[in-house]
Amino acid sequence: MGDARPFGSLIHPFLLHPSVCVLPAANPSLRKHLPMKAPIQMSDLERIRHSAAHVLATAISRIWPDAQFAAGPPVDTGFYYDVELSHRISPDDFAQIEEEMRKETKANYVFERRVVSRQEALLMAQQGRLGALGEREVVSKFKLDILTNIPEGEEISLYVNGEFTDLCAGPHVMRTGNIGAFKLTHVASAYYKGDERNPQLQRIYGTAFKNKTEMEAHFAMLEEAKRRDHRKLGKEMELFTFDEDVGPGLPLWLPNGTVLIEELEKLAKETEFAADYHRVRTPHIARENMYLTSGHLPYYVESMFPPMELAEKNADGTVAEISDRYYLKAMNCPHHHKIFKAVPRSYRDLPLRLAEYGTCYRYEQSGELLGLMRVRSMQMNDAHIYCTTAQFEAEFMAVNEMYLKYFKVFGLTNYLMRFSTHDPARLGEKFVDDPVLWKQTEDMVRGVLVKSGINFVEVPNEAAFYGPKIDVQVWSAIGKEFTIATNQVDFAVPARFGLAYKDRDNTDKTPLCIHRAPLGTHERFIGFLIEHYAGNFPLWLAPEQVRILPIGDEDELVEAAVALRAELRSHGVRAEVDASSAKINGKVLRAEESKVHTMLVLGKRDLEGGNLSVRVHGKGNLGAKPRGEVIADILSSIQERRANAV
RNA sequence: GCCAGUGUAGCUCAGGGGUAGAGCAACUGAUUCGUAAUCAGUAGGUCGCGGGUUCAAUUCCCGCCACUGGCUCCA
Repeated sequence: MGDARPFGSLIHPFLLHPSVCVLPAANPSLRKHLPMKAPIQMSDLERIRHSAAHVLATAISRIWPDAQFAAGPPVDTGFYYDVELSHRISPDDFAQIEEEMRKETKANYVFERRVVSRQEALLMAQQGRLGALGEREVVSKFKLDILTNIPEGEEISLYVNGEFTDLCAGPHVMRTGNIGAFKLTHVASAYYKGDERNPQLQRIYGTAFKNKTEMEAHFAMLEEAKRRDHRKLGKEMELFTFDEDVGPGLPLWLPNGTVLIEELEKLAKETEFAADYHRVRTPHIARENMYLTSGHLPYYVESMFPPMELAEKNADGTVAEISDRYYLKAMNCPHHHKIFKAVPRSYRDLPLRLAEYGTCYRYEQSGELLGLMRVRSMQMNDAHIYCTTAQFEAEFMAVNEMYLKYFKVFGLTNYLMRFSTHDPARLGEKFVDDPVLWKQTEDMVRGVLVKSGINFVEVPNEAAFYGPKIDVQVWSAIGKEFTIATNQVDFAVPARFGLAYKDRDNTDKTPLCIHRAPLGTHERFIGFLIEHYAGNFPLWLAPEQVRILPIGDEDELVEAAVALRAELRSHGVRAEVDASSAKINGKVLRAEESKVHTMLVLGKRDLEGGNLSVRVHGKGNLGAKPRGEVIADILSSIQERRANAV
């Protein structure tokens, strides 16, 4: 184990640093978007958590002295430490580990910082003394690896708490007793340095706070987040389901969920029609040859479902040869390119905007699937805009404005625009080798963002192979980050497809292409909306918009309820009648539970006065109002897609 | 795909080597109630699937499938 570089290439830049504790101070969620920077200070809470990670390592070392520690940084909701250990740590072990941790915090040791020479640190690693209670027979192998990657001339520091010594740049709290409250939460696994070629380590997660009150508030918040989880609400509200026989990652949309889909499509179609898009429809499959042209084969083949093979058969029924292969489409662009190509194009046709809610299939790895947020079949709010270089900026800008318009409709404010650019060092490898076009398009995109006054982060080396892109990042209820919308420049693939238009000077030119999906895919967007609204959709989106609750079941009342339902439905309102024998309290309860947006209570008193008693989900009884007024309010709220209806 | 955990009625969950139980929902009947649970009755499960150990498996063991938490990856 003397090899200084026992592991694969270094992937995560933060991990290159002497201590993974050193992170840029900012919203932790943004960190992954930032390039590595010099050490920046941690917030007080992060110091507490990072210190708790050391105390966790101390406790584990006491119980399992052969533990090999890798990295132990603070994260958004707490901290973790990666450890290699023959014992498989399970939640059953947490009580024992926490007990050891408590001894350390009670002892109130000082976190003592020691600057050492590179040579001294290397010697200690060889003696197994880093991330350990003392000298061991084994080398502190991960610490040694981290150490050897610290750039020459940089200060090397150790932190000592009690008997435990760790390689770390800090910072920490003054004493172990400053960690007011902590709790281990779960155990997971992670590859060393995030590289699947490296060994898998056990990642022990915990959280820590200044005091117990704050920690309890944190756990209460988590409970609240779980209530918003789209998987839970999706089941309760009968929006979608999965079935083993259909297959993992292949959602079945129930009637209530389909309402959401169709309302979104209506919104998209209206918006795109107004913006001069043309709608197209394309098949879900295509021949192998198209994906060879597009370059998806072989580069994207891992993410595609295996092909359907058509075979010539011998007389005895055995396969003579594969005569054709069809693939399920993983994206719509090639089909759209073919539509562009189907007709001779002139510069007068540009910009040409082709839109389709196209269904794509991607063979995501099984462990990556997550409710609606990560699926294998998805309906994408896709469009491809073919334009000239001169038209590009205006087109890209218009797409961006479309995003913002949508976000306003949904009251979406907590998002991050991520501008992904290329890495000049990887031209011709990861990125199309055309430095001039890269610079030109990236400048244009950056210009659009600056001009729009939108906050964004720029991330190099994240672009698509065919051009720069903007992704819109949002966070799910349980804190996971997702791309909800995307706007990409493509200056490479149109040429591969031989796309051309006749320019003013009678020469053939290749168009630029913008791939855009402001509403992402139905699956992810709706998954996100469910959590965003906690299932309490505005009236225009609500699967059941109105439920009429007659008080009692006398003929007169029931007839009035049925007539009201018919009238509402004639205006396209999704209205139902609760004709059950339950009492009015029970009917109200059930309607509230199923998150019906508007409840219209109809009793004798209302009937006589020509009124309806309005109750809105979550807002309680709003009192009796004239029947005509109530209906008009409902219709205009839907029509205007009001955020807070009635 | 990898590591770990979980899988009992439509839902939420008890139970446990001697072949299962509650609440809610469903169904039937009664009730005629003004804004978060009217009452009674009925029905509902090859305890994820397959194999093994055992006189006996839903319970123990193995394999598979699905889901959950992560890692890797992404709309």
